[in-house]
Amino acid sequence: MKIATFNANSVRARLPVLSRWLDSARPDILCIQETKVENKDFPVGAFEEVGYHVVFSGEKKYNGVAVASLDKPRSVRVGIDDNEDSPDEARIIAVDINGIHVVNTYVPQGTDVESPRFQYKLRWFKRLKEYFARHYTPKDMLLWTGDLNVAPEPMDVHDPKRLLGHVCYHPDLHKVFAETVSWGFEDVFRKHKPDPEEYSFFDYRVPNSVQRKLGWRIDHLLATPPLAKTSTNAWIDLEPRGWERPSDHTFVVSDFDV
DNA sequence: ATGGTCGACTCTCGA
Repeated sequence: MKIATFNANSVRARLPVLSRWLDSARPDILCIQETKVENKDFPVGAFEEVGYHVVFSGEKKYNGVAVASLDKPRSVRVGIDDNEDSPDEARIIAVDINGIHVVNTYVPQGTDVESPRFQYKLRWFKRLKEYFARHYTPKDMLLWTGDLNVAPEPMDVHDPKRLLGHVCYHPDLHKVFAETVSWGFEDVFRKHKPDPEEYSFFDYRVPNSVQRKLGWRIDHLLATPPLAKTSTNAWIDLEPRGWERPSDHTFVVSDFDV
């Protein structure tokens, strides 16, 4: 089973890349973030044309998540079901596909460490830990994936000294992220790619960022032990960066022997 | 080099 994650930065603008990649890579499951489209306008037909089911939860202009899959999900859950001000329905969608539970998240970026949005981001990871505990156990076959907007380790950024303190590479963030991961997740990607310079995001404001290796690893595939144990490979697919209109993000992919 | 480029949509914001 092949599972992948991709921040599309508009699912409609990225349809040529998405159709082509699904058609050739044939993942069992593709999790998408930043679809930037309301549900009524989601391009369902483009996914069906290449043989995929697709479920989604979006809003106008910002955010938005979707899951494309060869097999139809048995169940779909949208938003965080706690008592906080917003369920953030356009940032989290959870599915059960053939007994594999997948939680696809677009974690708030944070904007600036001085912004209330950064505190909201930190709280998001705490809410997520409770969310996992409410709906799953670490013994489940569970994958937490998506654009998590966190580079966990020094090797996950191209310049750890200069970037320390950035909203995606910050000690407070690392603390809450580690706390959520400690609920029961393993980094499936790092298990197979222990070497540096494996990045999932290249800011397209930085000229030739791919060639100069000026990237970040902020898109992740994290699995509970029973699922992580079955993973056989993981890699970054740079195809969206080679396209005519390049995307900031890459596909992050993993194979599971299930 | 504290810039740069996208995307959605309103004339600006988020990333």
